[in-house]
Amino acid sequence: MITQRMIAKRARTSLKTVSRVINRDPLVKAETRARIEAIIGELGYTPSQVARMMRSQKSNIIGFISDRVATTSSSIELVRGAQDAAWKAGKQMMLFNVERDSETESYAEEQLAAFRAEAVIYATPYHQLVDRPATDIPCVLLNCFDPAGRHHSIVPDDYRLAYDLTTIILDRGYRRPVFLNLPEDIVAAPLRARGFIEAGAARGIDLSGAVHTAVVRDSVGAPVFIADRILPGLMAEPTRPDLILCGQDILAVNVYFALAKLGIRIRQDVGVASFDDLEPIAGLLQPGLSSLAMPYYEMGAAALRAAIDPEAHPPGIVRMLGRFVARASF
Amino acid sequence: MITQRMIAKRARTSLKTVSRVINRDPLVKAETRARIEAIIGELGYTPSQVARMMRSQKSNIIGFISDRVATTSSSIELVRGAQDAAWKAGKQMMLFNVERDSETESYAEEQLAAFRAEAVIYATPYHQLVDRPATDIPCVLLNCFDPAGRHHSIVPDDYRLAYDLTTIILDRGYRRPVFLNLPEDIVAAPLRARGFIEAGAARGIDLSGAVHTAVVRDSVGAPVFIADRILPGLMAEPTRPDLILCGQDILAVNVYFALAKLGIRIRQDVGVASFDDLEPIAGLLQPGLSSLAMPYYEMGAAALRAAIDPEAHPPGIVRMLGRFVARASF
DNA sequence: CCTCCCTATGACAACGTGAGACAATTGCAA
DNA sequence: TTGCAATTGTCTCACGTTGTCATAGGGAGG
Repeated sequence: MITQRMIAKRARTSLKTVSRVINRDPLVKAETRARIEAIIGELGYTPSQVARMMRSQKSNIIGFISDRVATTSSSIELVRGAQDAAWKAGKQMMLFNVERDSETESYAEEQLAAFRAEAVIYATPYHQLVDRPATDIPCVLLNCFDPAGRHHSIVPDDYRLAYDLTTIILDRGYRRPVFLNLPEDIVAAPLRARGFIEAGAARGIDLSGAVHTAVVRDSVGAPVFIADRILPGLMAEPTRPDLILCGQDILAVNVYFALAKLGIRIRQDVGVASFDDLEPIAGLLQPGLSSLAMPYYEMGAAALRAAIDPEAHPPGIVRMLGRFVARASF
Repeated sequence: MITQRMIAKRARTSLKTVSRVINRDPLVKAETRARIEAIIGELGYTPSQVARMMRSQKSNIIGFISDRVATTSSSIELVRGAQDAAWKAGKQMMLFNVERDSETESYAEEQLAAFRAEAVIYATPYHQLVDRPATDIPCVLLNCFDPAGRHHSIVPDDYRLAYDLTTIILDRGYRRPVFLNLPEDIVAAPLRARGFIEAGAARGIDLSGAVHTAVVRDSVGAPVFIADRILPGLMAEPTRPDLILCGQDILAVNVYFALAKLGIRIRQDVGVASFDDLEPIAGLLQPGLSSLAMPYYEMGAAALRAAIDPEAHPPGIVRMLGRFVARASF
């Protein structure tokens, strides 16, 4: 491997001068600089990051521990946002895919400690509570939060998300929306229900009876969508809903099929709206699903910025807003 | 940060003895070892990986440059497979999401050079040709290959994938399958078409006229699914197809909607099969889509093993087989 | 008691980089 | 010529770890 020493030898100059060139010391004569830079280019030399870390006592590494995030398509944007922000900040992100509380998690922690990571971002695939002990290395929670409020935490503002989406729906003239919500034990579910109901109240519409749980769990905890069990009854009522708001896009898929079975046309007969804007599903459905995109990319970027500068980002929860993607389903 | 020196000072022993304890050198007296280990635990010391890299002149780092792979749900498994294999091999994977030929790519190359990565895996989101110059650092191509055959390359065996899936289809009694293929400029397309046709020929069925291109590109190169334009004609023929084989699951979604519009029931009236087994789409469609899963996880793992041990993995192409996931669509 | 060997421990150097202190050399102007 | 600034070089240390070699202590055998 090429070292500064070899460059110096070739340029018949001292080690120090090479070091000066590489570190942009203005004292070096332009001519010398050019000669050394030519040799650097010729030999394809790159300063050893490892030696630099050693010398500077700074790793420039930010750990990203993802609880299955990187393999869950809906939240992969968290990783992208963080990585792009890391690039801009000149940091190197070290990514670990982890199963919570498994040996993969402790392995990730050990590696990050061994690399002297400057901070860790801990991300979950959906908004939830985690109990992470305070460690010596600063930690940012992403898409999750800590009961004791020990860490800086970035989550979607589920209340506002639901409030805003419901407002859009009502502003388009829908008057009898129902909300097919996620399981109640999901943090987002009650927050969204409240946003949905309060947005209705702000428009003088009582939606307190219009929230239904449409996702349950099977014996092993996997989600089961039961819109096709709920909808036949709902849609048979005399004052049947004019819009179905789904807790997530993949539930909306279930709704699409359930409505098709009932012979009810989406948009003409009933609107459908949703949360997630999951690629590529939302765009593939026919009609295209109008959905509220979760701010995952921005959340990831914000988490990285917080990880870099913990002083400016004290413990506490930051809630972020989404972006409505209009397609054709309402 | 805690160092061995501090441990040594506290234990009133030499630096080297601490090092021996940490590296499980049996020469150390049990008593001394216990004392030092107690202090290590007390101070929460972890050896600096950076210093070890420095000293050993080995980075143990494998680069993974992904051309949008990590953000494409279909191929994220490539990353997972590689990362799990890296873990088993005691290597650290360094992941870069890149846009081909952009500054993000050169940044990734620079970083990997600076970290003295031992090898690089270059991955693409679908089977394609790439022209990567030979570099000083060993390179494994994942889901892509090199025209000059300079690198070890791991790709899906698209010919066999199609051959095997078609054989399954014919063995279930279908006799008039059509293949709605990907665009012809996709490497996989002609390979699969050949596998489809030859599997038919092996069963005495002429499928040479049953291949249609059902994905085209719009003005900016984005894929457009035209199954809904092709199917009405095809399904109106007197000897209409009894099964539709789709080039990918998201095309199958398009097929599902097109068939629904025509009032044709899947499975009862016509079977549907596909490639990808894309989570969560394949399982969400109703009926569930029977699909041939691409061997992405295994490919990623194989790429990492090849990257670790280039001697045993000379330049050349390794083709891998998939796994059929039976659901209810045929 | 001396030598030899074995066990346990220690001293030191080196990996590649960067920085400080300061000396030496060059070039140019007064 | 001297004076001064610009440029380059020498030397030293530091970062944390580990391989090489050296040394101290103790027991056994002569």
